[in-house]
Amino acid sequence: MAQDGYEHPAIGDVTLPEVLHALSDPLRLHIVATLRAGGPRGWGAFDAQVAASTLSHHMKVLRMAGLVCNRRDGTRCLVSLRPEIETRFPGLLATVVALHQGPGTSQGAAAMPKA
Amino acid sequence: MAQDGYEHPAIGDVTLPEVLHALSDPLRLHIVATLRAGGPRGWGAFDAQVAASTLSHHMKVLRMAGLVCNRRDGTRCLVSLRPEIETRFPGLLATVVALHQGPGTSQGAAAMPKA
DNA sequence: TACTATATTCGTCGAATATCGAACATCAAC
DNA sequence: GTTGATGTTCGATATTCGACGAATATAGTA
Repeated sequence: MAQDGYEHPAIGDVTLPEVLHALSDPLRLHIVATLRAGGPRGWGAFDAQVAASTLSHHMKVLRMAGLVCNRRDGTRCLVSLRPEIETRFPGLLATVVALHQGPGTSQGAAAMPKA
Repeated sequence: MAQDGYEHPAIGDVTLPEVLHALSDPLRLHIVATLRAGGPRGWGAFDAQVAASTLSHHMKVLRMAGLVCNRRDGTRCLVSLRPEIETRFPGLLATVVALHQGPGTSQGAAAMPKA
């Protein structure tokens, strides 16, 4: 965990292209979708088939895009979605995650493919 | 215009990360937003401050992501949004474009920031 | 045919990204 | 203090991205 605190950008500084880019990676999209489906969790919760350092890198991308926040929990580090992202870009996460999961796994998102 | 026809992927082959990546560039986002606000148009309609070859490159990215289609019109090449993208990823474009344009320029999209 | 307008393709460049392994930092437990 | 668990940072490498200029292709016009 390196330093004491994590660097989180002010939600107002986050740009839309930045967020879209963060979501344009399959693994990061999977992480965000997983977080939406449940609460905060440690790194191990995402059965990512990549090295720990790679996963750490993707987490930083998500964090710097204002999508997630990290919190220390003993020796682990819990991740969770940043609620403010909904205020900053209303409906975006709901739409993207719903489309990612497909029609069968919808969770009350903004758009609902019927075919 | 190179060859007679343009290469357009089948809409079913387009993936969500691919589309999000195509939208994660400011210029491409601007192009898509402009196209949504009006009909088909030539390259010159987007007052892009980049070289023609660069613009052509971005057009190809958008085309390969299934977002736009190109059509020959004499010596020009008209671009327009692919309607099928709405079937493939319902609500995505509306949400993203609305968020890109901001609260003041809303055009009946999915989400409407009020602050 | 030659010339112009418009867009594409090619080759190249520098910057950013993705990935890994190794070393390091932090906390909890022994 | 040592050890183990959990992430982070660093260095190296390979790939992708965005940009440009130059050369090319096509349609229309002189």
